[in-house]
Amino acid sequence: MESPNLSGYRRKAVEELLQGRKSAKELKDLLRQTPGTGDLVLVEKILSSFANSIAMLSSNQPDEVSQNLRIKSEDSGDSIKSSRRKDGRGCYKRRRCVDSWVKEITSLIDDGHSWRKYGQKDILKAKHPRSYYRCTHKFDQSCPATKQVQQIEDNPPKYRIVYYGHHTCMNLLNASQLLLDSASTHTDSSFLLNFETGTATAAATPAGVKTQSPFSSFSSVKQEYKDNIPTELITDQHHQSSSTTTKSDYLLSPEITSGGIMMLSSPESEPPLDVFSGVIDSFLFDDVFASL
DNA sequence: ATGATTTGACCGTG
DNA sequence: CACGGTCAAATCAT
Repeated sequence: MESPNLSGYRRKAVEELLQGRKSAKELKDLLRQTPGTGDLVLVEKILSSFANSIAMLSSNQPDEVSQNLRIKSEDSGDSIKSSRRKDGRGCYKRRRCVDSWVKEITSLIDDGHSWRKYGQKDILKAKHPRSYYRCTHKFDQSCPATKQVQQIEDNPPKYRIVYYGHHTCMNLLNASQLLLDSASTHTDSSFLLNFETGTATAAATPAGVKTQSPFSSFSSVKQEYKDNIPTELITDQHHQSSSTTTKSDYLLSPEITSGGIMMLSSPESEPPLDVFSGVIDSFLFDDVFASL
């Protein structure tokens, strides 16, 4: 795939980070063996930071994802020209000048983020309405991420989810839980298993609500997913609607998993997950490193 | 009481 | 003007 070669300093940086990550892991193991001596969550956060950094340095091209499509990317941000409305309504942009990527899934799964529905529309020629979601932290953390969910097939049900923008919000609570969870199984579990486990705990679960399934926890998008049994993803198509994409955008964004790192071990598709660091285990990063 | 969802109106684009 | 994305008041859920 991508990244013909990273420049020397990046390679060095990754090398350095891998070293740090290794140490952090050792510390984690140590703490696990002697409970009460420290905060595992903290270590997981550290690991997460390492992983994020490594991933950012390692990820390159938007088009490293073979399945990338270009969303009818008309404009790149200037269609929102002139007439900005002054107050309240109408001040939104219709076209996104941000990255977008599509997933088609057979069941609505938790992607690890908390979403808030802000609209629903009947779409022309579509059997099912389209739901619009924005990140719960849109206002408190100015997180620009949004997504659209629409059922495109009946039976078996199939949903298309279009993600727009990258999460800039910190979901550390979820993250650490996720990491802890994956840590407990990380020795022998498969990549997928890790991933699912991580996703499972990514959102705060109201006690007693649809447990069992690793994907059972939905903090905010409840009705949307309530009676779906999480299964697998079918496709994952990335879009780059704008040339303004910057690598730094990948921090804590879902596509880093599906478009970047994830691709290393799973050319298929994976649900987006911002806090992938603890989920993607060492072998993955070793792969990354090996490809440098 | 607070936060999430629903739903019709509003608005920009084509 | 139709369409689709967003807003925000009303409503619902916790």
